Formats: sequence, structure tokens, C-alpha cells
Amino acid sequence: MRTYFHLDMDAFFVSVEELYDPSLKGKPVVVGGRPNERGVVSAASYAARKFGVHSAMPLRMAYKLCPQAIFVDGHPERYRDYSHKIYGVLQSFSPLVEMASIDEAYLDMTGTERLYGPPLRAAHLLHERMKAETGLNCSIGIAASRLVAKIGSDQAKPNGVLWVIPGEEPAFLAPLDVRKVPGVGKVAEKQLNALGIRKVGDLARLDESFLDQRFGKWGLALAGKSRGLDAGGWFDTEIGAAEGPKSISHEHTFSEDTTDLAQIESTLARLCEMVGRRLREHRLHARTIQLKLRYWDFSTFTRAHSIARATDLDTELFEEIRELFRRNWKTGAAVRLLGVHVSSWSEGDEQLNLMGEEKHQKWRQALEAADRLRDKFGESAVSLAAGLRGNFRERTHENPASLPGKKKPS
DNA sequence: TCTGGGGTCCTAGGACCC
DNA sequence: TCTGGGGTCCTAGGACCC
Repeated sequence: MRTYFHLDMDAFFVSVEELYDPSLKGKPVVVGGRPNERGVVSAASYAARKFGVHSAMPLRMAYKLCPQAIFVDGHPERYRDYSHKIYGVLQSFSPLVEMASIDEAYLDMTGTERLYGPPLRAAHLLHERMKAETGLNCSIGIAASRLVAKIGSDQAKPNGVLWVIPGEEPAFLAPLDVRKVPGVGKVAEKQLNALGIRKVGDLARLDESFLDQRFGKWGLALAGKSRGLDAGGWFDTEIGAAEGPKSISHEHTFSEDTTDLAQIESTLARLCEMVGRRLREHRLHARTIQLKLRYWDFSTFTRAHSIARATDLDTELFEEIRELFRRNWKTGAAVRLLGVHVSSWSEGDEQLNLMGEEKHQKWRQALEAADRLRDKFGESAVSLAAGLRGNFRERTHENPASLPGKKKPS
């Protein structure tokens, strides 16, 4: 029998913003951008949620529901900083920690009773320590499986601790909506409801073979989840076994759809630079390069190409991406979004064997120097020539900080 | 109200190989 | 003539998560 904690920060982005600006406390706050911008809600304070605002909702809709809310831009660096602080607190508490996203983590607390006492006491201790060291509230679920711990932390929100005693899983899960099960989204919920399956208890009562036949591998995993089991799939992995990323991508939605080839290509160049930089950071070389293209009507296409020799160079990424774009753009159709996505790593050492080629070495040196400049002076310090003009244009349009007198929507 | 950005995993068809 | 079976890689798309 094992003991898992799932710890989840409460309204994470909002709470971090409140630390920087305490006047936000208790007010309806929406993180994600201005209400007249293209974009969605990244996070909403509990006061804003009372009006029906929730994450992933278009900003314009959030404004309709709650015009008095304070709309603030997100600050990814702040959230990354606090995520590291959170990880630090957790690591000092227990060695078996795995961050599952920027604001949530699993801990394997099996056999820590002599150190911290029974699970509830340990959780309260951790909860207090988290508040003391980061100033942030969290919720903690405790259970014998990672899945139930995760559902538990959700039920404990906000600012609570919930222990599902081993053996009580069926009673705990049965009354919950199927949507509470991780992996069941909008689409699956609809399909299940159409079959008369609304609660986790309805699922658990079904024959496994029914879900298997109806939904395949996914259905089989769902049958296990409805019984509180980690068996099969993502939950069925060791804590702390996380490896590096499997893909790296950057994308950009224009503030207005565009058909301007110069603007499009400079944006692609900038995205390739951002992806290339992350590749070099992680010491990875990608073999598959993918373009993402979204048109004015939201129709979305991806086009990929795998190259013989993996790369981490902006210039090579850009060559491939530009070719993919030229071959696939419905010329004249207004573009809403562009994305650059890379995957299929091959060992970086393969590159060493080919290092005789001076051109590559020179590029790598130049790019690594540029990376260091960006570390010092920020992302816009260096750019491929092609990226320059578009960069400025986008920045002036989209960085509200540079537009005086637009701090608050109201 | 009009839909971000960064990820993971799964499915499915076709190419190609043995 | 008219048709295997398994494995792997590549590509495209979609659901889902935070």
C-alpha cells in the first residue's frame, strides 16, 4: 500500500499577481490580457469565478460576464520563478517529487510516518510550510493512488486537505460527475452522457468489456480510473521518473489576420529562433519540423517534414519551415496563427561526427553567443535580420505596457 | 463571446520492408 | 492470379491538460 499526495496551487497565476500587487486581493481578477484582445482567460480569481468566468474562456466573454473585473497580463517568468520555489519547498519535504505542471505536483509519501506522523498531519504541515515560504495557498489530496489523490485535491479546493482513506475510494468517487475524471473532457463527457453515464459510479458499475469495445484502449483505462486505479496509462508511472521534453513548439496569433508575406516570414523566423534556442538549451537536435497554419476562419492545418540530419540551428529550421509554408499556404488567404513545432530527437553526439563542416560550427557559435546576449538583455536583443521588422511591428501592437493610459479597461 | 500557448497521448492510413 | 502478416516510420488530426 502506497501513500500519494497531489498538491495543487489555488488560482496560481492570480495568487502570484496578488503578491506583486496586493491591492488585487479579494477582487475579481482575470489573468490573460485586455478584454478587447484576442485571447482567453489563463486564470480567474474566486471572486471573478462567481460571475461565471473561468479559464480558457475568451477574454471578451469574461468581460461581458464581469465588466468590473481587473484584467491583467500574464507574466510567465513570475510563474516559472514561483514554480521553482514550490518545487524547492516540496523537495525539502520529501525526495520523491514530480512536478506535473507549473502549479501541481505529486509526492510519494509512502513510509514517511516516522518523520511526519499520519498522512493528514503531514499534509497540514506541508500546507503550512508552503504558505509560509511562498505566500501561496494550495490544496492537497491524499490517497493510495495518484489518480484519487488528484481528484481529491480538486475536491479539497480552495485551501483544503482531503484524505481518501484506503478502501473508501468507491464511495468517494461514485457521486462525482464523470467530467471530474482526468482524461474525460467535453467530448467524452457528451458521449458518456448520451449512453446514460453521468456519474463515476455509473462507470464503475459497467462491465469493463463494454467500455473496451466502445472506446478501445481509452475505455479500458477509464474503467480502471472509475475504480480509483492508476493501472495503465500515464498515472501508472514512478514518481520522479520524468525525462526531458518530447517536443518543443512556439506559436503566435496575430492581433489581426494577415496576408503580408514579409510579416508572415519574419514571424516564422522569430518562432524558429525561439525553438532553436530551446533546442540548444536542452542540448537536443530535432529531426521532424512541423508548421502550423491557422486561417482567418479558424481552419487549422499542420504540415511536417523529417530531415535526414537532426538540427538545432535557427537557420536550418527556418529553411524547412519557409519551404513548408510556401508549399502549403493558400496564397492570399488571411493567416490568423503560425506555429513551429519540432520533435524526434536524435542524439546530439551524432552532430560531433559531422563537425568538420565549418559553416555549421560558425552558425552554432554565433547562435550561442546570441543566446547569451538574450540571457543578459532580453528576448528582443538579437534577431535574424528577417525577424527584425515584424518583431517591432508586433511588439508595438501587442505590448500594452508600451501604450500609456491603458492600464485598466474600465 | 469568438476562440492563447505549451505540452502529451492516441488513432489511422500509407509506405516500405521482410 | 488477386492478395499474408507483422513491424516500423512518417504524416495529419484530434482530445485533453494546465
